[in-house]
Amino acid sequence: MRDRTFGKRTPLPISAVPGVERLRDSPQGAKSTGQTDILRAAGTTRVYSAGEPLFQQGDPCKGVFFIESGTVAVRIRTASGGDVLVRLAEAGELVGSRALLEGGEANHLKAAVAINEVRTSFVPREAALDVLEIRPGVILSLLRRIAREASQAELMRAVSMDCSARARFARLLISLRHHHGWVSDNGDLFLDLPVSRKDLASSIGTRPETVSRLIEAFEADGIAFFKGREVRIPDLDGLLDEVEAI
Amino acid sequence: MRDRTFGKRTPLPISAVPGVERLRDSPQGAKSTGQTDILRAAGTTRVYSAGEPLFQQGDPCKGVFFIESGTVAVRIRTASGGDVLVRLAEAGELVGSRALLEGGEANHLKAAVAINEVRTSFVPREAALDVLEIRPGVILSLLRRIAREASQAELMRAVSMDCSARARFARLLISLRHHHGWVSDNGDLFLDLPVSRKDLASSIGTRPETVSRLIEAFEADGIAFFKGREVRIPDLDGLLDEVEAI
DNA sequence: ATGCCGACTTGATGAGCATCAACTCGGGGT
DNA sequence: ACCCCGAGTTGATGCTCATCAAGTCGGCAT
Repeated sequence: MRDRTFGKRTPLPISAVPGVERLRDSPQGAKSTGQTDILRAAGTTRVYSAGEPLFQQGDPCKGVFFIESGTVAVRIRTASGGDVLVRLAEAGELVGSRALLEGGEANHLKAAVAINEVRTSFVPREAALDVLEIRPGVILSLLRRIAREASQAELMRAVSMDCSARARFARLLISLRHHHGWVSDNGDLFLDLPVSRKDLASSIGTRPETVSRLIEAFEADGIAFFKGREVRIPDLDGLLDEVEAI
Repeated sequence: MRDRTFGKRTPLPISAVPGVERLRDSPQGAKSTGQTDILRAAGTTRVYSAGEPLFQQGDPCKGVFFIESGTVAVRIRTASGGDVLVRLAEAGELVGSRALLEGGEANHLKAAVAINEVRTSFVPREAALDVLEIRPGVILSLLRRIAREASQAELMRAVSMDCSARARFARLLISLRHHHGWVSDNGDLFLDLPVSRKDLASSIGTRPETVSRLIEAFEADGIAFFKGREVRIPDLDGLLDEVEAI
């Protein structure tokens, strides 16, 4: 990291922000308090296969999805025809919570698509509101969860805008390790990238060509090695150095 | 806008996202449903003078602030010593709510400082939770509010990362018009910038020098004219063109 | 006034990355 | 086997913006 002529900007910021990393990476829903389980229980299970949409941008919001297993890509379509990957929703997380909140007949601002086989519990809007009215504990738990996401998004925005594409890419890889990574026998960290380079690029606000070059650079620096969608990371600390701040 | 050789990137994105602009600009709290008024009523009023902090980064979260009048800057301190302006909280909005909800003894991730004379209603953590337990309606209203912010922050992140500093600056100016703008007799829009150029810069993820140059460019293009912290905008549509998408 | 200090501006330089274009690679279908 | 098409890569070019540096301006205290 020190042999590069990389950092022109100030080293980069947002220290003393405990929790950003943890917020993003902890499988929060998985160990949910049990309160939201009451809500989840009011739903019906459905399994989506890879590529199948849970809903499209513009669809009316009919309810909220709990992801039981699998990964869901949340995207937004741009004016120029491109897609921006807004986030990857993992097992335990919520998708479409907007349905509960914007009264009446709201439409989805984003599309949600299953990336692999995804099992969801779908709770219709009315059913969810019924539960929420009866059980203040549930709604408080839900509030905490959404508040956490809000806080995270706000921080991510500040952090992301103020650091290089290389640092953002490193951060992305790190954030994927919990749900898409494993450790090999000899201690190397492996990732199985859930999405295309184009998606990787859009999710960090850059272009596929740049991602290619970042990959090239990471390999040249011995930080990470890519073969298709598989990534080998011999030393996680090397990547953490790239981020330079949490 | 068409005589510039400005846009190298794709025109810019995130169309078909009704509401982003409205979310940011509507004085949501001002016309609050009345539900949250119940919560606000449980608080004690306090007036802060310009520059006075409501709380500092790292302080324990003791409660939530309703802003009755005035403007509060929410900042985060970076590793390199700089401050990033995360948002401006206006009359009717909430400050410190998220920290309140992260269970137990959380500390503030951000600092909140009064920019001008600010009147707040402070609701201690315990009192707030008491109210929330008794009144599901209040908490639902709170949930809506916070979820809206979350959705906004998520979109803002995606949008911001994918557009130029010039577009981000234009967007910032536009977003300031509701709480810091007025229309003169001859129809010009005027803004009174609430913060320094350094803050303007950090809030859009750029540097003060760049803000200076953007100002220069806007003046050269006849889009906006700056004198100190006062801005005159002869034609709002000119600015809206700069954003190229909401 | 005068001096001082921070906020702001202006200039020069080059790094980072978007863009356009051409290419290679890999998988699926006929 | 072949073609085909999209995904990914590589290369050349130059725009945007960060950085360093040297100013100017304005407010405030002495």
